[in-house]
This record gives sequence, structure tokens and C-alpha cells, in this order.
Amino acid sequence: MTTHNSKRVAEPAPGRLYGTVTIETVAKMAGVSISTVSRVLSGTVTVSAQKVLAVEAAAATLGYVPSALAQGLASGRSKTIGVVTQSIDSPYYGVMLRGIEDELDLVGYVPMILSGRWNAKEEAECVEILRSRRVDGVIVLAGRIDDAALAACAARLPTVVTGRSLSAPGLFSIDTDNFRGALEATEFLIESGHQRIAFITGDPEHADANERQRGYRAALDAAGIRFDPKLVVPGDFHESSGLRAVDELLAKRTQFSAIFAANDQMICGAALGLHRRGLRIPDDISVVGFDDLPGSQYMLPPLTTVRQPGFEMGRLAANAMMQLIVGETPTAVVLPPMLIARESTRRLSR
Amino acid sequence: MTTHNSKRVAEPAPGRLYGTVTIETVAKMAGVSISTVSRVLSGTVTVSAQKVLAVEAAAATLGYVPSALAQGLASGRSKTIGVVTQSIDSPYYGVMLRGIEDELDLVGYVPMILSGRWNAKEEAECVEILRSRRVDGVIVLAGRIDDAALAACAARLPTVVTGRSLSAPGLFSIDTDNFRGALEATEFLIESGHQRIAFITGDPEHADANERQRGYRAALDAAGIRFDPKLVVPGDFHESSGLRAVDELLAKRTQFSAIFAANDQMICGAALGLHRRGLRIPDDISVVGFDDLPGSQYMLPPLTTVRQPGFEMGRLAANAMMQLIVGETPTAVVLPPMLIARESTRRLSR
DNA sequence: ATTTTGCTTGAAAGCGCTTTCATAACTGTG
DNA sequence: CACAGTTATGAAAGCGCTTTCAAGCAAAAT
Repeated sequence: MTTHNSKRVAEPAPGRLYGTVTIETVAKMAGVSISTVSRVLSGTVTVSAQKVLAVEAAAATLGYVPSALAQGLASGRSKTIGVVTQSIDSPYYGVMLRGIEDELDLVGYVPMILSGRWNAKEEAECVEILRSRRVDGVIVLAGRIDDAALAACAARLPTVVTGRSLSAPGLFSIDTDNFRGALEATEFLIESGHQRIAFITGDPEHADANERQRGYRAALDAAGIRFDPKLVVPGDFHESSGLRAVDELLAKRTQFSAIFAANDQMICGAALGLHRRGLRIPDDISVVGFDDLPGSQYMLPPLTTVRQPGFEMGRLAANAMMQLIVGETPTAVVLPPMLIARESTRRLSR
Repeated sequence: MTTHNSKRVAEPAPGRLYGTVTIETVAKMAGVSISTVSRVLSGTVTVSAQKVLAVEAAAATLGYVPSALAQGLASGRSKTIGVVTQSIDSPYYGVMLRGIEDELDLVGYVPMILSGRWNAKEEAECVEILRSRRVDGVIVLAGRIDDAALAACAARLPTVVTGRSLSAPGLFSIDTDNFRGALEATEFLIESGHQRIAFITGDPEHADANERQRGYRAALDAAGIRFDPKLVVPGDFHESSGLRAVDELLAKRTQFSAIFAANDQMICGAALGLHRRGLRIPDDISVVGFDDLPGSQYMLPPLTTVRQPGFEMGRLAANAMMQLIVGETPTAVVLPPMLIARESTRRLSR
């Protein structure tokens, strides 16, 4: 029987940059074993001061950067958190992402952000990609992915979801009280003397959207104002749908003195629609949005809206993730929204 | 001499989920070697149809998801591209990120997006983190990191930078012609009869900002309009600075009929400032921005601005990266900006 | 019938780390 | 001063893949 493996030369590592400095390079230079290098770099075990110095010096002069891939493979923790957002350029989710980034930064984790593009299938694909990247957890920002898929994800990976309230093992959800926010916004309009209040809905596939509509309706009911379906026009959360909604509203020749939209972006579009018809905000029509996007305070006029603490939500989500990872059970949270009265609404003197 | 290593049981892999399915699990179930599994999954080598089927069946029933960490470590390619943006919620960079995402998606790469927060130090840290993550390349969106650091990065990793024109080995830059964009915007204003045109600068640490100012100046010179330093006020690319700029301009009691700002966000702030003073756009003051953010067409009135093809730039950047990775040399690009005349400017009838 | 060529396939050597495990070197203690 | 109790350290076993390398085999060529 021949020993069929000839000695392999380990010199020119295939497909790899010549001169890559690894933990071994550092170990040799410092005159210690790679275990010791690993120990001083992670700082988990005491190492003699002299060796610490030697290792640090070697690492510095060599410009050693540990491979997160190797670390992840060996330790079973990649120190990265997958984040599924909907659109990387969404102003609304953008703020939440900032919160997540900031919080993760503090504990040495890195986010891996993927876009689900408002589409259950793509979101599921994102989760799959993230799983293959061996992220230590997944944060999903709202989206269309169904609760079951989310629970399934949570079964194998710590999972945090925002804009939704549901519970499952390993799953933590964080939401704002959309019903209440919409209720308060509508109440505010009613208290200001408005009776004919139009509502531009959000995407009906989105739980938030429906909650907001429910809040609008509840405020009307509570005030004894008859609900008029003609005042409700469909939107999809984007600017363009706000513009269309105003056209539709005006075409109906239904009278109204205020518009409440399920988000700020649609109010933007609506404002343009009103402008085109020569209608002034708030002189002719009062408008109220939802979210309080960064730009909303610079709208003309500055927008009255329901503030969602997006940044805080992001931080909370990241925080909860850290807790899940260490095995704690964060307590589910429903954040209170807050009405920000600015200049897009006026009191109706009857 | 005692053989000092006792047989180790490999059963409960430390710190790892019980039941993780690896390539070995699949191999066993399919009755083939792990090499064969690897081969059918990567599809690089022909494998008998029968085994392909067996492997695919096994992988499917086991729900096997290959570890990108292990793949990356073994192959030396992580299939991820690091992206350094400035702020994850910047509307301007957001569009570029979308372009990058889309293009990377097509070729099976995943972006890892980090925020440099407009700060050279943090940007350098991002690059370092990315390096440790063993990304296959780095795309830097503008930023303050100095050219030398960028070139150094390019020396070890394929690098693409936007909003800057420089060249170095392994480095590819992609930029828009800021000078020309600003020149055309200013010319447009001049042709419309404006002579007293104020300019709100961008952050002077940003090359783009200075180019745009140069364009403004050049148009003035070409038209024989005397440059008046009192008409130039500093900004920092954010809305709030646009607001302040208008206050400053008005405080000077210098007369002007138009404002050109180094970006759209500052125009937003400026518009609010004008609104507060009862000045109307474009009746009293014409305004022109730069960038054409997604929201700019919904400004009141819709903003005349210089369009930067952000999405295209993102795609080009990702594309160039792919070329760099396979060893090709993409040709540097300077994209032409385009003036979009909307309703925030009016022709001055003298 | 025998050699050659061409395929498919498994064994095994890494990739660059972390983490036992065991040893060697010290520190006290009775 | 022998013996137990600590530390500090290196060897080596993985982590889950990719990728040679060589063997095995069947088909083609002589």
C-alpha cells in the first residue's frame, strides 16, 4: 500500500495575497504561541505583562488585522447582527437604522443591512442570506413577511421585529401605539373645530396602516361625528399616492377642511396637490401626518404630525437583541407616540 | 514518553447549537463525500446526475444553509463588499446605496454598509472593520477620509470611491461634474434675468462643495457680473444651515433675487426661512438646489435643481468593483449633471 | 486484448482563528 | 523540604468549508 499523499508545500497559499499577516506571523515575531496571541488580543485570560507587550508590538508593526471570518468560524459568534429594512433610502427606516447602528457600535457588533423591498418573498430571502452569513441575530423592520415565517426565524436565531406586536420564543417585538397616535391626531383636528376630516390610508397590507385608520375612525366615533366613507381615500405610504389622493378627494366634490394621512410622505404629495389647486395650508386646508420624518419640520409650512421615536426604537431593538443573545428575555415594549403641533393646522373659527 | 492527548469526543460541539446541519450532515445523508456535496452546490465541476439529485434532496430536506464564514475562510473570498456611507439615513447617499444594492444583488454579492459620520477618523475605522471582515472590496461614498488613506486602502483591497476624482493602483473613482452643474444652475438663473444671486456654500471640507462654489463664481464671471462676497454665506449641507443662511443674508440687508445652494437640503431650510419672513418662492425669491433628492419634486413649489444621477452612480460603483475584483481596470467616469427646471425659479421681467 | 485518455470521486490538507487540555513553572504551607 | 494549589503557556483539536491530488473506472484508441 502506497502512502498516497505526497508532502504538500504550504508556501504560495492558493488564491491568497502573498504576505497576508495572520495570527501565526504575529506569534512568530513575538516569540510566543498563537494561543497566547489570541489570548492577549481577546484579553480574556491573564498573560504575563512582558508577553502582552511583545505581542502588541508585533501586531502593531505588522499591521495585523484579525480575520473576523476565522474568528466567527472558530468561536461560533460572528459579532454581526442582520438587519432587514424595507428600502435602504427610506427616511422613516433610516432613522431607526441609525439607532441600531449607534447601539451596536457600543458593544462591538456590526450590522449587516439588507433591503426587503416591501415584499414578503424578498424579505424571506434576506433572512436566508443572513442565516448563511451566520449572523448572531436578526432585526426586521416592519415589512410584509408573515408572522409565521418570523416565528420560524426566531426559533433558530434571536429575532427582534419592529412595527409589530407578536410574541414567540426567542422573538421580541417593539411597536408604537399606532391606534393611539392616530386617535390623538384626529382628536386634535376635531378639537380645532374640524368636522370634515379626510383620511389617506396607508398600504392596507401593513398592520400599522390599519391601526392608524382605526384610530381615525375611533376619534370620529367618540366625537359623535358621522363617518363618511367618501372622505377616506387609499394611499400606499408614498408621496405620489398622496398627490393622487388629493385629486381623488377633490374630484368627489366632497367638502372637507382637513386631511390626516397615515404618514408624512403622503402628506408631502398631498400638499403639492393642494398647492396645484391653489389651496393653501393651513388657511384653506389643515393637514396632519404621521411619523415626523426628519424633513417634516422643514415642510412648508412645518408639518403637524404624530412623532414616532424612530431613533429610540432602533436603539431599543438593538438593545433587546443584545439581551436575547446573552439569554435574557427583554420585556416587550409599546412606545407611546406624540403629537407635534406645528403650522400645518389651524383652528377653525366657526 | 506518554502520548499526552487523550481521545477527545466530538459530540456536543462547544457553544454551538445542537443539530446544526453542516456539509457533512448532507454528505452522510446523500451517501457521498463532502467534496461531492461542495461540488454540486457550487456547480463548478460535473457530478453524476444521480448524486446531484441525492445531494440536492438531502440538502433540501435538511434545510441546509452553507456557512458563508467557512466558505469565505476556505476560499479566500467573502462575497461581500464593504460600503462606507456617511449617514445611513442621508437621502442623498440612500439613493446611491440602492444602486449598489441592486447591482451587487445581481452577482450574488452582499453589501456591508457602515456609516462614517462625516468624520475622517470614523471612516478610517469603518475601513478597518471592513478589512477585518475580509470584504472583497470597499466602496467609499465621498466623505472626509483623505486621499492618501484611500490610496493605502486601495493598495490592499479593490477600492471604489464616489464624489472624488483621483487615481491610484486598484482604485477607481466616479464623480459628477460639480463645477459644471453649478455653472449651469447659475447660468440658468442669470439667463432668467437674475443678477443678484446669493450662494449658500456646502461644507468646505468637502471637495464637491468647493467645486460647486467655483462653478457659481465662474458663471458670474462669464456673464460679467461682479462677484459680491456679501452674497456668499456658509452652510454645511444640512437643512438648519440653510435656514441660518437666509437669516444671515437678510440681516445683511443686501438685495438679492435668487438663491443657489450647494445642495437641496439647505434649500429646504432656506425655503422655511423665506417663508417665515413672508417671502414667497418664486415670486419674491427664486431658489435653485443641487442633487435632486427624491423629495425635491414634492417641495412647495417643486424645486429647480441640478440632478445628480445617484442611483446610476451607485450601480456604476458596484459594477466597477466587480471589474476590479476580476482584475480588469474600469475606466474612470465623470458623470454629467443635469439641470431640472421646476417651479422654484421665475424669469425676472425687468 | 492492452494501453491511453477522460471523468467522476474521495481523502486530506489547509483557511485563521478559539478553546480545551495538559504541562511546566511558581507560590505557599505545615 | 516535600506536596498541594495556582498560574501562565503551548500543543492540538476543531469550526465548516474549498481545493488539490491521486485513485478508480469506463470508454476510446491502438
